[in-house]
Amino acid sequence: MDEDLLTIGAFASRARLSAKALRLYDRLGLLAPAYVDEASGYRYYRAGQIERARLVALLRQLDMPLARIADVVEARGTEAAALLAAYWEGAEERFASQRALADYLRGRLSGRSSEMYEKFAVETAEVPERVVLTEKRHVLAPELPVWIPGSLGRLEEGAREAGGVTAPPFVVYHAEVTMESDGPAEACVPVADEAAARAWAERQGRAGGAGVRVEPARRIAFARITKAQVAHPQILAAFEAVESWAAERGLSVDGPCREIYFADWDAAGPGDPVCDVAFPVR
Amino acid sequence: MDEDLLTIGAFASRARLSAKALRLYDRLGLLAPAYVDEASGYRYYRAGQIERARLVALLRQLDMPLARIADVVEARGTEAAALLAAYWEGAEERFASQRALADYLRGRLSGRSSEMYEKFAVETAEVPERVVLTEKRHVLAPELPVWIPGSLGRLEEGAREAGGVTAPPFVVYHAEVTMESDGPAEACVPVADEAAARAWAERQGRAGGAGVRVEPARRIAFARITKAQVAHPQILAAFEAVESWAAERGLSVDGPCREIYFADWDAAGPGDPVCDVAFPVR
DNA sequence: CGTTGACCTTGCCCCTGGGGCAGGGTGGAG
DNA sequence: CTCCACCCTGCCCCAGGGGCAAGGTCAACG
Repeated sequence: MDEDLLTIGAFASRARLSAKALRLYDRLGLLAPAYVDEASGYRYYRAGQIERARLVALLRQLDMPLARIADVVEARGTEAAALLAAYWEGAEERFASQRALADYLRGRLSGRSSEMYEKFAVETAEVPERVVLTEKRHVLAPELPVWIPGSLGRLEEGAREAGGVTAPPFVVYHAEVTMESDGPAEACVPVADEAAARAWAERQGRAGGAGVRVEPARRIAFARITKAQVAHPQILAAFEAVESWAAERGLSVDGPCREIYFADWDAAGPGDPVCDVAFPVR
Repeated sequence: MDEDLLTIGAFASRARLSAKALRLYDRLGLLAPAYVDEASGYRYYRAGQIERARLVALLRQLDMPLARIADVVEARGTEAAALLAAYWEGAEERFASQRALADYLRGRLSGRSSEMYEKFAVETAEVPERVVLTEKRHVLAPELPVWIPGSLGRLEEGAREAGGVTAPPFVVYHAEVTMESDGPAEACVPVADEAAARAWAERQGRAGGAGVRVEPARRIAFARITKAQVAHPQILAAFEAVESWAAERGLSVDGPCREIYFADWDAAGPGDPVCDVAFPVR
């Protein structure tokens, strides 16, 4: 019965994994040897464990982290397939956005930048001081299309108690929001009644990142874009157009960039303007 | 003139990168500050460097390694676009093979494994001892379709000096060959004249991984597959079918798996059998 | 002018998924 | 019995940073 016990080297070559990887998987509880000699510490595997080892190796080829692989190999039957499908869906999403970004960058590096900028009409505007309800959170790029409507919805609800919405809601990006780096993003809804707003924020508590602040009066440079353009990475071209337009006129950027949603998102068609892409300038 | 110098924090938020990342890019020579105060060590950046920093950030979003990013940002004009395109082509290739593997695994985890195995007719055969010219190399999965024909071509040329090819050429996989893990693969061409073969190998030198060895007589279990099936990950199903067939009959695998190319690859159509997928068994 | 707080510096350890090597213990075959 | 192949643990290494500590700087405020 002990005849089918394999040493780590034999098992590694049969499973087409390295011995080093097998030791790691053992330590992580992902693939424990069938038997470990107490005196020598030698690991011995059963031939029947090869199947599991191969599955781990294949899942690693999908760049699945070992922690998720552990979930998959522990799950039984269709549950494992579902976990894999969920992981892969995320991978497809990441890849689709990377592909869009690569296409955009290829175009830009090919020297078509100046003509791309001409597509955007940039203007400046003076924005008065405003009291805003805000919700600030670390959020990743793929979550933005979910988070923004949700957050603005919550804030607009709060705004009803604070004298109503007095200007278009906007989102401020305090740092880059990408797949890995989740710079804080801040959803803002201008309201009329500061005292009521502060009362609302007290009730929300600190947990949700909710708050009230006074957004100072600013001068902004902005470009108006359509619903179809509000997506990565097309929207980057708009931000860059605004920045380069400002730089040409000797205006310096004076704060984090923002998107101002002045139209009814749901009612707008792909070609309708819905959003201003803006930088504070000085 | 020094007015447009930004501290690392200001530059980081404008470039939407972390200060930590900027220090790393400085150390790697990827993005050096315009000025470094000798006394304090403070880094100061010019506003004009933001563009480069942003490009680095965007390329990182494509998971491009910093070394390749350095090449891209140093290149001028269309050269940069070409480097990006080359990188992205590789990424597309990797992703396509991952997608194929994910599809395959999803099907297998859904419990369709047994029916898949029935598609392959497995047999055994006795293979006599043979002298083979070999070329062994660490090679990654995407390179296989290039390396195999090239290597077998070189070996067949050598075989003309060594009494001619006496049996179909084959490729032995000594460990898993994937996108990351490059197990050594060994291309083998059986020849008639061992002495002449050794003379040939001497002339090749050690450099190319070329050699001569005596492949012992073996019993193999194999499945015949078509040209269309010779690709990842479909071919994995064939290897698994052979293994499980052998296990059911009490045969134990006795060496690394191999692909035996018995037909003229170029002349074969997608549905023609070209290859036996085999395991040595005992 | 001093203090304070925000900002900056370097250096160290942490993460994942291993590769590679040193130093030492084991096991089976000759 | 010896030899060699194998195995063990432990340490340092890679990318690409994150996070924190200890200490130096800078500007604004009083």
